[in-house]
Amino acid sequence: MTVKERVRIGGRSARIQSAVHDAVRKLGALSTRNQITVPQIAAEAGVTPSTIYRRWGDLSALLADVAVARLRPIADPDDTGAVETDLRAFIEQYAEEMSSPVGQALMRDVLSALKEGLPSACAGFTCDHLTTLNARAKARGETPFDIDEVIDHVVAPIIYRALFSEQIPTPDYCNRLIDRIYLPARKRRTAV
Amino acid sequence: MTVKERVRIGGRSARIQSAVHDAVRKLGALSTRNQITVPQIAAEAGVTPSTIYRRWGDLSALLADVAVARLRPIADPDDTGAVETDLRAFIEQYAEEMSSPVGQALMRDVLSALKEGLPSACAGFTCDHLTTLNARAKARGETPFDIDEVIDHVVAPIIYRALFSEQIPTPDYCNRLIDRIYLPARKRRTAV
DNA sequence: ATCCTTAACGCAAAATATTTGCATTAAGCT
DNA sequence: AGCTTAATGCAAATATTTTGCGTTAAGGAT
Repeated sequence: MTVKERVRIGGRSARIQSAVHDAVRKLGALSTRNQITVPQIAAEAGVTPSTIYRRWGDLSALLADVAVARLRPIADPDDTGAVETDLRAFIEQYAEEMSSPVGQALMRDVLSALKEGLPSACAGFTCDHLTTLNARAKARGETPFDIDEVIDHVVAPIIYRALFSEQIPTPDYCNRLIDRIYLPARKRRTAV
Repeated sequence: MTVKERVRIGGRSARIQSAVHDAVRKLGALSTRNQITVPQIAAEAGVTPSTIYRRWGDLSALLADVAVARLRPIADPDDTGAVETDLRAFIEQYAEEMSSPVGQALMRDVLSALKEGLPSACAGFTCDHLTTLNARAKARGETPFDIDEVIDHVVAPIIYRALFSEQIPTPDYCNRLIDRIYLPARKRRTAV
């Protein structure tokens, strides 16, 4: 009587999950973000609506589940050879993704769900990437940056602008944000 | 044949809008943020559901409308006599409001709506308050702060944490964020 | 003050979406 | 291979959203 796995992972269950996710992505791509319904998704995925309701609860929970899966990183950020350029390259790509219409919609889907923990999971993805960059830095003998500082003063402004204003952050803007992380240290070092 | 006002403002229309808003606030307060429906709101407000659908479109649009109305400032921030303390007092209260369960729910309601412009309107409220503080500063002969800098490095981190992490920003944390606005200028002045 | 136009509403039927009971399928384990 | 039961399909029941149409009442004009 093992009480280990109480949820089914393989076979049909996984096939349905994949089909439903694919259907959401396909329907979300066209039909510019309006009027997507559970019966529509079910038909596209070749599944009964009741299956979706039982597994995900409601539309917003399903959209959030798909959004988190799409926001989950599939690869480590590029290795440019040095921490600072690693960080600049990562942030530039991150800002572009999150400010795009798709990225904005994914964030809204995650935030709209009543499920607790999904938004913090997404923040965790970003934190993981920054930790990876720092691990590389340490392996190279470089001094790592302060992750919380980058989140507060580089990531947060980018996300705030993406969510609450219409303007997209330019690469130049991103670099100015990162300057605030690196320039003070340099000034202090050269001044003292 | 005047084409001035094409939307009705007074009388019954206003009464219904008020009753519906009140119903949303009342139902939103209890029933901890789950399972609130349009028919429920209609019954509480003493209106037909079809009225709500025709006026607001769907539930998320109604919730967003109510949320923006609640986020709209009703009074100017407190006047403490000096810009820096004005800013610290305002930010502390702002952080507390936005990080509270109610504040988080209001932000999610605004972001969840498909209506364009509502999130930027809310960002505008914050900007207006900061502009008010700066106007006071100028009237006093003080040097105003950089509004964009405060939004990027004080407001944005607070909102990012409220939305994407579970931790609430302490007053101490808020003050450290504001220190980054004021301390560099002081150091530069005293150093050079 | 009264009339006119029409935006906004109420009502009820229709269309659509969601929930639920029950039979069936197939994972995961022994 | 057999057993247990989570997960699904189907269809009925329930709830919701949409829509047509008659009625009410703002806002303006006479």
